[in-house]
Amino acid sequence: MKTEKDRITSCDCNLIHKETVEYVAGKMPSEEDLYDLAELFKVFGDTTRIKILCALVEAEMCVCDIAALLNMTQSSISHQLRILKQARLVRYRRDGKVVYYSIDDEHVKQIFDQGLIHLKER
Amino acid sequence: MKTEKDRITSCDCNLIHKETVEYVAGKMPSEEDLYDLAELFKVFGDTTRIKILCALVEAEMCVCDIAALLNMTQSSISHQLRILKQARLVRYRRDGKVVYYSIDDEHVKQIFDQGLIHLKER
DNA sequence: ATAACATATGTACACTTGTTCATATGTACA
DNA sequence: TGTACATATGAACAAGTGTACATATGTTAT
Repeated sequence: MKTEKDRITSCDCNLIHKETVEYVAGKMPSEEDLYDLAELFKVFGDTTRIKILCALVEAEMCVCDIAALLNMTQSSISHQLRILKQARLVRYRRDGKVVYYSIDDEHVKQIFDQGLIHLKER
Repeated sequence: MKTEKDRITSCDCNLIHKETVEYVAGKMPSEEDLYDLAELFKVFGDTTRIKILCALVEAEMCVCDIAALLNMTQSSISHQLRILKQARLVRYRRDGKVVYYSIDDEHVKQIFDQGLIHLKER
């Protein structure tokens, strides 16, 4: 006869608040949503990308502008813009040789502001 | 006589929207804030930590509960809780042998919700 | 067509990170 | 004091990541 404890294999502890675990298990977002959420925050979790996004919140800019602003290689900025593009956080438009990037999501600023509020409250 | 272009050394492009760059430079948050913000999102940028936080939003839980819920090692959960603790995202209280963790910041849920909204809008 | 220039991309490398295993710490109870 | 148990931590390793260099692509103008 199998008990609940038998089924939960990877916890080597004996004390489990079974009801709490089951309650929370029922409340959790889907595995896919949790994965996607982590992927999104992973994109935010780099200083260069944060800077790029903060800059684009203020103005539309070309790759060269951003590289100059952040004092970084055109190549690295371009690589990071690719990641931001894939995450649908920025969009671009081409004007001759120049490619202009801008923010593609109004929530970016709100998410950043919430993050800054957390930091300010120590 | 030095020009603006001379001072910006790491951009090998010739076209720079000087005014835009200077305007945005004046609007950017401090280097420290940007760094801290990236560090915060780096903490969110892992599936295990996201899951732990989502779980703790629902209920206070002990390490063992979380390990059972996520079907993971007690050790790895403990390591991740340490990171969350350092980021002031969770707090803990000891009751005998058991250590109970809970959310230490009301903004966590709001930040997650904003993230999920971004994902839902494709 | 060719040169000049803005941007994109492939590759390589140093560095970071999450997990596991082994073990230490801390608490309760006999 | 000794045992059992919940949690914390150190070390090691595989896997992932950001940057720079070299080069390709795409656009304009001569």
